[in-house]
Amino acid sequence: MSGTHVLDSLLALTQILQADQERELDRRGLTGPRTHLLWVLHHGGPATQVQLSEALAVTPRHITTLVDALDATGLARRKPHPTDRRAVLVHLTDRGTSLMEAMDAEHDELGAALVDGLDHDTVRALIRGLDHVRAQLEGLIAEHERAQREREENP
Amino acid sequence: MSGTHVLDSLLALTQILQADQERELDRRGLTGPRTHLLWVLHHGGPATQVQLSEALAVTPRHITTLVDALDATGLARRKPHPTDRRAVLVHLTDRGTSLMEAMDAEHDELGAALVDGLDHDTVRALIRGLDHVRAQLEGLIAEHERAQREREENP
DNA sequence: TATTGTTATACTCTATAACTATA
DNA sequence: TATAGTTATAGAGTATAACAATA
Repeated sequence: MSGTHVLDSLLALTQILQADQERELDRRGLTGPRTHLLWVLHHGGPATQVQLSEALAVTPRHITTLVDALDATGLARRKPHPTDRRAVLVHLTDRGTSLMEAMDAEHDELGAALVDGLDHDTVRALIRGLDHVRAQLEGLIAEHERAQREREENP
Repeated sequence: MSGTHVLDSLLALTQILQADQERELDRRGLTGPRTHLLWVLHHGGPATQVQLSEALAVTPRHITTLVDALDATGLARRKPHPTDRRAVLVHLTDRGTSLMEAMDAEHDELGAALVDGLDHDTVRALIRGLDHVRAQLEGLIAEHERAQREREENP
């Protein structure tokens, strides 16, 4: 009973959170994947497109598209890789950097606002509960994957 | 500090949950929006395309595309509206119905598994925390929208 | 005149396959 | 021969605008 309640709360919250994030991105003319790429550059420094494709878990081909769009809007640029002439290094422009700084600050503000008014013990319990749920979920997924592999190996 | 921790836990959990859901849908040859549409039909009964476009918050045009795909895979069908000859009623086929029953059962199982091992008090605190976070978020959004309207009305 | 659904067009996310230039 | 990135093509989610049939 209450398990379903937790799951439904979580899903509802997820949906509201995402809708809000998307509105904020929209206001700035950004999309989720492009912002993710900017975030990776902001927190990891300049990177090749292959590195970005691993970080975002998408194909290198798609990174080309995303970087093209960010270049067109002046948030990121390509420059030649200093030692490998096949590769490029993608880096933030000044505008890209200050955008990411503003978004990081907003993220911290949002985090603080969400738990404002909750006593310390409830926050602790909330974090503990979320960690537990995550561990359970990861256990389930590992189990699914094991079952999947077995199904593939046997008739 | 711990507010950011809560937000980050929430976002990480969201991501894992979604990736898992998407894998399950993929296994069945479904996509998120199409499944959402099936879910609305399962829990609300046959509906016109305009009603579906309101329920999913997408354009009526896009509902045409989604229903076409579900019709092609035999999960939903159109039939004439009994009283309004402009409209159609979209309804689940038998296959669509049993698919949604199976997915509802899986959803309940997942909910139960997520809190398995947590004592009752922690589950209560978790639910209370999630409700609080959601209320805070909705308050923030309402405030943003108010500020937005003011910005639009004034120079 | 307003509403229901569809044709036409376009943008974005995403993938695979084939190709070029370099290692 | 393997790797970095791009051209070509395609499916899916999404939108707007224009239009037909019916209310």
